Amino acid sequence: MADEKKLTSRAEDFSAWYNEVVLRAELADYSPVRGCMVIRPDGYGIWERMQRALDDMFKATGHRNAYFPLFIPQSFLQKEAEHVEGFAPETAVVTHGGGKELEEPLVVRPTSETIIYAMFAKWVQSYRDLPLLINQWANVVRWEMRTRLFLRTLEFLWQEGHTAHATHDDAEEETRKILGLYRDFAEGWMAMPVVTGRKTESERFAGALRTYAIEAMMQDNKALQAGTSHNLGQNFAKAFDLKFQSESGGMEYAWNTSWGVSTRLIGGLVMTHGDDKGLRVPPLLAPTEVVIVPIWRTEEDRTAVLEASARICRSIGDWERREPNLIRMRLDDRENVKPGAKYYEWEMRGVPIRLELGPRDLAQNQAVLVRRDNGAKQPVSLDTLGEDIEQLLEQIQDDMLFEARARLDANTVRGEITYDRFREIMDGQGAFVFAGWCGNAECEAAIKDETKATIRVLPDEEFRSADAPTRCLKCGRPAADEALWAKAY
RNA sequence: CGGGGCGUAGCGUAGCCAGGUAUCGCGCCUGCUUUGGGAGCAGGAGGUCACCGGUUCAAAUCCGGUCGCCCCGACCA
Repeated sequence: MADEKKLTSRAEDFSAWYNEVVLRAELADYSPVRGCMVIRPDGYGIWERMQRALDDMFKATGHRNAYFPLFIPQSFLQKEAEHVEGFAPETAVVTHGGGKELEEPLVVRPTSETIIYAMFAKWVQSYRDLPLLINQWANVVRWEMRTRLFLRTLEFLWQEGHTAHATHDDAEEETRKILGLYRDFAEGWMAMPVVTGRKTESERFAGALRTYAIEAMMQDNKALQAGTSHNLGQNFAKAFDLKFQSESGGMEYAWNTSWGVSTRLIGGLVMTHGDDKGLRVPPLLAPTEVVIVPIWRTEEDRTAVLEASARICRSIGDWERREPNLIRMRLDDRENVKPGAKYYEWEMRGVPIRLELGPRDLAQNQAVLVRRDNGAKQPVSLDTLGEDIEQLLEQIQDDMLFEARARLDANTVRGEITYDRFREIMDGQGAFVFAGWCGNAECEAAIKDETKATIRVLPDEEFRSADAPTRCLKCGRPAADEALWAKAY
């Protein structure tokens, strides 16, 4: 009986474990439509927290939200040669409306560059209109062959930022600024350490000059591209005639950037922090930070414990946390469910702190706090409960990042490495391997063929090895750059 | 789209080779007793056995086809 309730262990079958956690923690469900996903309230609650945090960060850096249509005229997508080539194979196309065949098919947006820059062209006349800093929260559709809950679904929710600038340097600065913002979010809110850097030509966004990304390590040592930021150059400005009159009076094409993160982050969160008991959600993103499990034996105990629980919820708790200094707290007052069963259930759902309250505690004016991340228990006085919980939540947030970073470091390989050794690693448990690259796409492709590992990024300065690699991992010629290699989702 | 596996109650499954009343566990409902790590007893509800066709007195089971899902590849946030 107990066995049936146990999860598949992560070590045994990571994929099966991941699916089980997502489904049993009720984050999402399969929909009747192939490849689409239903995000349930528990999963959406995490997304809402992510949205709020990111939205605040975007606004603090001068961006504003707007909304553009779901449908894009097919011809729009075709105006940028590389863009259409990149996205045409995975678009869904509407050919009929109102019972009639449409004159021009409408593409369900796979991304909104085209429609947004078509509008930008109408809004920008002068350098005084720049920079134009817009963000959109939306759903997009990409007809992927193979899907996976949260990580790759036909439809997904995301945020896509689109900006226009007067100069290349301004656009580049924006692209880098957002990459840094994504990194801060991943590490500060998700407790998910990342490596930042530039994508190679083969992984560059279709239509971009340069693509930057944050890459996180999952618990099977595979990389997850968790966010991208593109310097689009003038490619789309030229395609959509997005021009402005400069200070000196001439007409110039604007410089664009686009950047996005999606509900994929929820998958990343699960694969970064989940354990064999289920989900672990970092406090800042947890829809419920504290769950109170009351314990009683007699009728008087029950009354007293429930009363005390309600009092705690009223004084320091707020389910929605409209008040920033109140704690998102839930009371699990279900009868006929024993405390032990409740423990397992909330552990599966990843609530960061469990507050146990029973007659023995009440007699001592205390409660027992149990951490989800490491299982540590500690009694705390009811008089200082609010402060103690706040402090513990911060501690958990920090510890989760620390733990994830330790795992990333432990599974990172640096220094001179033979190709045989590299293959051994990729055939085995995998790793983030920092190694030299000659800069040739042939070497990159050959390695992908032979090992399934790809260059995730050419890492930013901060992540480079102290001793720069001297030779290409594959061909042994002098290294033009240092690359981060890993198998990826 | 290639290779492999699987479709039986909300979930997980037995039965299929050797055709004959639909199996078990979890969950759900009712009642009583329980409640500091997955409660016990009693009673109960819930099924076009993925779909279509064929063979047969009789099909979850045999045969042909279709659809869907999962895993591994190719593609990708």
